[in-house]
Amino acid sequence: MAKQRYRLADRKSKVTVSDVARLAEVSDSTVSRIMRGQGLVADATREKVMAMVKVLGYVPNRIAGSLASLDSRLVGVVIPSLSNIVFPEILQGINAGLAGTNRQSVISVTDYDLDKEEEVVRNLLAWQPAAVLIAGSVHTFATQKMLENSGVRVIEFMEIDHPPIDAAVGLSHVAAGKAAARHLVQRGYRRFGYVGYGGTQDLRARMRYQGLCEGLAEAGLGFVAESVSDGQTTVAKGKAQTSEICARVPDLDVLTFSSDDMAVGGLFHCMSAGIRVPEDLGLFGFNGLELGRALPQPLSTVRTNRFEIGKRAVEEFLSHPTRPDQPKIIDTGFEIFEGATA
Amino acid sequence: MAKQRYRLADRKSKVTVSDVARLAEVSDSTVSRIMRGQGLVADATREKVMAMVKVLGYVPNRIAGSLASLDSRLVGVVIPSLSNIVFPEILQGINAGLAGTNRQSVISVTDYDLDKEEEVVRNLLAWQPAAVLIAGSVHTFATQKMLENSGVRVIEFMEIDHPPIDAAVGLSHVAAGKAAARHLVQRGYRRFGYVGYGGTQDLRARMRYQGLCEGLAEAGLGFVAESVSDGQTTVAKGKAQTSEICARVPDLDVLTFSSDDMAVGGLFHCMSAGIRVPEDLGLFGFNGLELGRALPQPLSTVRTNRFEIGKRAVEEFLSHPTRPDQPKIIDTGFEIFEGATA
DNA sequence: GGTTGAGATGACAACGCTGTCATTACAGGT
DNA sequence: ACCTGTAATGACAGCGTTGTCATCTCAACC
Repeated sequence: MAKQRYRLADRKSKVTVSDVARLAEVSDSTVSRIMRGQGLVADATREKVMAMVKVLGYVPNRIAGSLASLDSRLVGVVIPSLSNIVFPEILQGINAGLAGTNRQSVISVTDYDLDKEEEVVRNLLAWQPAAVLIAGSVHTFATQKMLENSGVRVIEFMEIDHPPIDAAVGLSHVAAGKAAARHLVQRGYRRFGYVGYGGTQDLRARMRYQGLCEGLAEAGLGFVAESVSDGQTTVAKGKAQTSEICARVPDLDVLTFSSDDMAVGGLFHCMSAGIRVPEDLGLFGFNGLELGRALPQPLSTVRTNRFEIGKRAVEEFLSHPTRPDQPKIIDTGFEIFEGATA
Repeated sequence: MAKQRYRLADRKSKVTVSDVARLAEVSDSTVSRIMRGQGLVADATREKVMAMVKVLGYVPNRIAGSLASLDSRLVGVVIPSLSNIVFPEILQGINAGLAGTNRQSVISVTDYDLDKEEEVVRNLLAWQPAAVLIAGSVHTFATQKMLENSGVRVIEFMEIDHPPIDAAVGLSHVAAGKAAARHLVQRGYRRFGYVGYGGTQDLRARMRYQGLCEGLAEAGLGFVAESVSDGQTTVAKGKAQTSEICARVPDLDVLTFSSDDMAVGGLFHCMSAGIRVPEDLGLFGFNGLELGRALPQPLSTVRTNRFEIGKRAVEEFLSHPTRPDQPKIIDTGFEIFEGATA
């Protein structure tokens, strides 16, 4: 009686290349060649093998394949959040860019936590991805080191305000904030209020805030009042905070919001409270979400192109699978959208 | 001179267990035991090895690990879309359920295309996931077969109107539609209009429509007018279609929308057009999105719990890693939310 | 002093596939 | 008949881990 040594028992009757090969009376190599569609194979052989593949319901094991070929075909994607609609939009761009290639994205979420990001990056790298697309350019030292040492392409997306490890795709949030401030100053606004995110997590929101401040400072201005909160940005929060700041400082000209969601909430408050927009109070958002355009009065905001950012990030990797000599910056820009609220 | 046969050249100086083992003067086995934190290891050895891990920047290769242990620790997730906010919400629930386990989700998007779903599922299964969480219960025959034969747990989420392969987590969309219709009939509405999705892709929207029809039929009623469109549901579309249906059939009592986004668009149209809601026209959505609650007047709708659906789907898998004898149905329910629009 | 057993560690095949090289078959040219 | 070249296929090591079993050490016990 054969002594059943080692782990053969585990194989829960999975079908392997060898099974197909045996049934089709060819070698493993031939089946492998056929399955990945490269190398010379006679048509007759191919048909015979494919028939057996159908019969057995064979699905190649990409884990084994990746190990053998030293190519996982995986693209790691690291984003801070799924609840902020901008990230799913970027993911769509990434998926669009990846469509038709044989590469697969693996998405990880950090909840805006740099320590979690570190853990997530470590786990991702363990899967030997061909590239890592990661939101933002601020990471822990360890994360930075891991990404550098991984040797794979690291495309940082969303912002280009910091020097990238390898490449960055996005826009300058500081510049966007400054442009918004200039625009509003030019339209005659003088008493500015800020409603938005005030935590330490969303660094891009902070950079926009910084840009706004710089822009106002150019005109010798600054925020008269601010209402900030933590956690995720929602319409409800925008509404509540607008209500609060209006009660506290009734004579503001205009409110700038850290995001469109917040600004929409602000508009809802004004509607409820009978505040005329923009006559009594101007409202200005950030992002250019679909929602803002469909409002009874289109939201004035800064448009960014999230889909394009994702797509361009992928394209950069696909066109240059190895690291460039010089860090590369791809500016997808932004655009002041003159809606009807400011 | 050594004849450099085979693929050793490829190894772009990756650090492996053996490298760590050599430097720490222990065997590969010991390093492996330490890295995955199981098995007996002396503290001194552990420290020595971990020091070398740090020095070399060793990151275990999960591809090799998965192959050797026949466990990928991957959970495949298949969703139709990222642009519809409900799916990112479900993903959040899934991530929450997976947090703290050593499992990783791999997300694939089908664009509401059953053929693409088939391809996507094939690719997913190639990664030997421990489970597949897939939106909806309607698949191609081949997809169905692949999932069945995979032997892994298959949790279908969102809907429980069809008999599941293995388990289903969600709500009955037919029942939800019917409940909504009854509710509105009871509130005195008689001349119903439907605004929403009319394509063949989003089957759940169709089931809700069917439920609405059944509910109306009970009262001897039916839709007086309908305005349907294809593609993704957006606020802008809801606005445009509401405008259209109101112009075409001015004497409707109430509009039911296939989703909250659409309904919000409808409300925006009414605001712009001076139609009083709900006095002149009632509006009723579906989903209970955050957006609807923050409106100047809260949207009347059917609340579903997307986060919970995702979380429960994961929990079902985690608590029962192997298939149940009987297909299992987990009803997360729904709730009529009496807002201020109908 | 010898036995026992738990604690540590090591050796090595196996996981399922792919890259490389070797081999075979055979048409075409001389 | 012999060589050449190309198409088609096969053999097999190697990818970097992990599971299993074997081995070794040494304190505790009789």
